[in-house]
Amino acid sequence: MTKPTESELEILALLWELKEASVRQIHERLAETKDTGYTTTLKIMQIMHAKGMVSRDEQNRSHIYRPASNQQETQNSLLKNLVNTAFGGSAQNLVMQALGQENPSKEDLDEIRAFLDQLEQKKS
Amino acid sequence: MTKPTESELEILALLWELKEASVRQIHERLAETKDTGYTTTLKIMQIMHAKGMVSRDEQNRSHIYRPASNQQETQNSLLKNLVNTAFGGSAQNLVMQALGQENPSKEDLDEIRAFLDQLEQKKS
DNA sequence: TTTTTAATACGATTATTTTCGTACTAACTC
DNA sequence: GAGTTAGTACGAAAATAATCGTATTAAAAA
Repeated sequence: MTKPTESELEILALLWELKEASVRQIHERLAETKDTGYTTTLKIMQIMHAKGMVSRDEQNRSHIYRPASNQQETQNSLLKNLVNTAFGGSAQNLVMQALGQENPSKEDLDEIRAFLDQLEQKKS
Repeated sequence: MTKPTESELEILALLWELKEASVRQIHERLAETKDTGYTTTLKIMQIMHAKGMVSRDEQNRSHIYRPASNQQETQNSLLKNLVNTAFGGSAQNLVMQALGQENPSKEDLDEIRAFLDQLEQKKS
């Protein structure tokens, strides 16, 4: 799977959230935070479709798009890329940095602890 | 600070690692994994210098470059960007994903636990 | 049925990033 | 000192990404 561009990723993330959407819906969400034209959004989604990044249902006049690639896999490959380019290959480094940044609540921390325990279980 | 491009980031990461380096040194490291010309590396480093992303010592014939921006700040802003575009704004989500991906050793896990404890300490 | 609206398609332009060739020159070698 | 080597500078081309205008058309409204 080819790495999505910045604009493609924004759209992909919305599709992950919405499960499926028309160009209009995506465009309206994008327009909330970004000043961009409708046909620009359309064009990018068409490109994504040509790349096989999204599928679409052309039954109706207004096409419905869905993410074609697995969300977790895509996120993982983006993470891996960031780890390699910006964190000297150390995922742990990235994790600590991300934790230090967000100022998590006690509940968040506990949830992560539980997750760590679970990981450790799985190892044995 | 403007977001480094992919190529710029590769170089920046090497500078973080090496603390300082000539174009030649950077280029040799890049060439290990990537087929690229010397003047291409040079040009990108010149652009980075023009942008204020790196400083350089021009005393000698071969200039010595150093990162000008803070490593952690840069990493944080890259992380924040990734969290927002690809992880629906949830840093915790990113953390879990990154942990699940790397299959960490018991030592790694303990280190992260210690770090979590430390974070919790600091909160009170 | 005519008009208006709202959608897709798509080429072309613009902006950005990457790559490279060439000119120039300081330092080193013979 | 002449020639060679190894650097920088820099413009321009190539590649990639983003934007937009216009044509076309299906569907809805009048």
